[in-house]
Amino acid sequence: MVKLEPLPSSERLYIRVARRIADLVKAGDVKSGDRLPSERVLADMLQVSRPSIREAMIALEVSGLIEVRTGSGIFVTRGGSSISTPLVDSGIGPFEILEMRLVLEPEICALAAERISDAALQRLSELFQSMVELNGRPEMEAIDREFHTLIAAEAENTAVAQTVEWLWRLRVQSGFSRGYHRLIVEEGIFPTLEEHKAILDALMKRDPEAARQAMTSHLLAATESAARHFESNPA
Amino acid sequence: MVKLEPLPSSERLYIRVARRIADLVKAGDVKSGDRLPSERVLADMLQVSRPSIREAMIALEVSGLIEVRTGSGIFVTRGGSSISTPLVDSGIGPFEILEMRLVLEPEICALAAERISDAALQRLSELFQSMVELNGRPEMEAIDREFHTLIAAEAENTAVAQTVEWLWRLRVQSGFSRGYHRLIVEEGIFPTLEEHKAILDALMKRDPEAARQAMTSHLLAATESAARHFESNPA
DNA sequence: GATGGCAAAGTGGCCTGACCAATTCTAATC
DNA sequence: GATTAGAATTGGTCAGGCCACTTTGCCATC
Repeated sequence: MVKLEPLPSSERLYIRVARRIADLVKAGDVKSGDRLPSERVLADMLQVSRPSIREAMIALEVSGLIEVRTGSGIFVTRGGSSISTPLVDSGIGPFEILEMRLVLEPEICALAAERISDAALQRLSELFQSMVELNGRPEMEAIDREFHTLIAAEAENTAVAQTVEWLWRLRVQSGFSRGYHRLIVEEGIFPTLEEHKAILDALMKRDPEAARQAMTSHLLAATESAARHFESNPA
Repeated sequence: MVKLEPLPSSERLYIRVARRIADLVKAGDVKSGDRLPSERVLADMLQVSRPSIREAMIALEVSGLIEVRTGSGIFVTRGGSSISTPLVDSGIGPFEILEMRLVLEPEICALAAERISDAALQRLSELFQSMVELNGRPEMEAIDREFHTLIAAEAENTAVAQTVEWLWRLRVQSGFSRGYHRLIVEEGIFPTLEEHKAILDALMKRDPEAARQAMTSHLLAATESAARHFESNPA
């Protein structure tokens, strides 16, 4: 019984269109943050109907490659492609995310200690300063996020970096943040200033082992803190 | 300057539709493998136009929740939702994938050693048997894949499991497989029978430390093997 | 009665053309 | 020069239509 692929003759149109657009981005013809031609123009250029263009755009949007702004245009997402976070509730909870981060980020941090650039170290210092200043305010979460994703990026492994970003998106999306904000605001918990400092120091010394340990401590503390919180505020 | 979310009422229509459909699936009203009502019927039921239904379907398709069969209908994907691997070439290479697996899978394997079910152990044994029988044939890759993803699933952490599956999809998608098959076929390298055996044994003993080490050795060996291969066959 | 082929019904694939709502641009006005 | 009202642009959605593919079931054939 032979089994041969039936010659990919006519893949669905929206997929072919999406690929063409994606190629444009990859080839650098349109850069991150750029605006694409309007749907009508694209339809004309590719000789397909507008609905087909729209379908392709939706596919690319779900894939995280582009971003649609009503009335304004379609833009290439800053940061490029990544693991897409589907519409569907992933069913991934806060503790699963933390458990995964606990395996992933210490090693990433150790890798980053060896590979990190001076510019990135500089940026991390600034972020830490912002943390000190904002201490306890909800804006901290965004800073925290950039802190961790930047470290992941400096590990110079795209797969790793994208996964860390994906985890943060899941976290934000999955109701964790609301609870977390309450934790910060109501209980006045100042999460992890010293812990972040320890991570930063280890990276500056380019000491992988210290970086690994600092990150581990940080995430363990975060896990405990989250546990305490969800105890008193059952989801 | 207040900044308040503009009342989420008018999210884009296709997203609301997609969520409704996704809820149907999650609620179990339609089960895995079932056929959804036709686009025209859905449009009528939800009181939206068919293009909107189509857009929602494409979003769900890209998200991996449904599967569209031309002329036949729309079916709920067996195996449910996961991180989708989009149309876009991720640009993630084989060594990045291996590096990440090296970070992730040993810990996963250790977790799995404590949490794995008897049924899963049984299945792993069968898979190993298949490996022994198929030794050296290209079909092994599929077996290998199920072996690793099953272990990840038994770690009982959805985020982790989805990431491992995502990594395999990336691997298959990114031209690694072709080279890998050549490696198997031409060079007659029988990858990792003993290594898989060691992993299996450790899991059966439910020994986390041994499991971690076995997985580490396995992935280190795989990395070396891949390195040798790409040396002689520069991509 | 079983088998094979063919036509009709159902389904997704794609298109045309239109109107609405949000955004952005432009030009007149102060 | 800054403000502002209106026009142009852009995405959002709808309606209805035609085509190609699958499935189904009837019917002629063996």
